[in-house]
Amino acid sequence: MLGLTKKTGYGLIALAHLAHGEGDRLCSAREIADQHDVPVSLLMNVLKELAAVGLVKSVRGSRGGYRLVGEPEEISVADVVTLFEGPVRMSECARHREDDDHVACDVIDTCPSADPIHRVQRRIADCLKTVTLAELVVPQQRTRGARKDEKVKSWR
Amino acid sequence: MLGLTKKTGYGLIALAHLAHGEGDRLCSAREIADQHDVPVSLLMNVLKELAAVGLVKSVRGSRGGYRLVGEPEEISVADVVTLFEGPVRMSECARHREDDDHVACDVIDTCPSADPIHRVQRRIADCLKTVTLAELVVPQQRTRGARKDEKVKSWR
DNA sequence: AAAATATAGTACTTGTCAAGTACGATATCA
DNA sequence: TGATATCGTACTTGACAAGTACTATATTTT
Repeated sequence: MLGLTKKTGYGLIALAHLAHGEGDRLCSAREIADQHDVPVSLLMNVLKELAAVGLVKSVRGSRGGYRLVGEPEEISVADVVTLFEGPVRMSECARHREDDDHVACDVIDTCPSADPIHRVQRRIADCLKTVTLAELVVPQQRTRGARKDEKVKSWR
Repeated sequence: MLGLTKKTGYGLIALAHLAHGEGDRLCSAREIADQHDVPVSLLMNVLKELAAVGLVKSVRGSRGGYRLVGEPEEISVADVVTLFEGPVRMSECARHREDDDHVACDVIDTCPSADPIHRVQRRIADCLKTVTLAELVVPQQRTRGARKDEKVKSWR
């Protein structure tokens, strides 16, 4: 369901790995790739993009590598997805226009152009905005205990 | 962001159109295609799939067409998305296995295989399960008034 | 009965993009 | 100086989304 690209997957893996690391230790692309069994060269490209956008800081040269820039709690999954999937790739709405960093469609709720998919995508984007990187790397044991007994039974 | 296919879009459009119609009136593929400006032949394929799955009922012959089967409130967008996007198209988890109609990964919450994308996709699927067809075809004017003043400001 | 309309089934084409690879340049450390 | 690692860019290739086409079948209308 829902084709998130491998690039997005690798990006999340890399970020999660960096978020795991203590403090500001540097991790090389090769190190991350080896530990998670992903093609090195592709992960390099992904990290380049993450660096270009400012989500990670790169240090060149021997003993170089990457380091997370912000706090895991501040980085939303939506940022990563948007980076790799591109901001928009859907049937064009006649009335939509692009703004600085987001798609503005001020009539999104009343859009008469019969594009239900607009609303769905908006819904998904909203959902992803609420998921932070921290939630992806939180120690699984603790998460499990908390989640299993609470209201998240819909996660079956 | 997030490549939902056109097919899904057309499927939602068709379902929304049928949900709009009064009672159990039949709508032909051509009628729907004309009104929403989508390629006829493609919409036909989409409707065929919707019929094969049982979301709509088809009536052949002259004056034939399609009719919604269930109640719009009972049809979740996730059903439609799953139908057209396929159930899974993501990096394979070593431990996941397929069941009758869903992917079972009982260790999804504790999966150590560093696949954050699993959680994200699960999150999206959950989100889509909560959106019904009824919400996509609700009279826009009313929705707007209600939504604008309430808690949905995150829909910016 | 025949013509018209509409779905059923299936198979095909084509352009785009995800996925992965490659390589020379640059920067840093030992 | 050599080893390591990122940077930038460009290329290949296989898969699939998007759309088309055609034949068969069913129902209504004339």
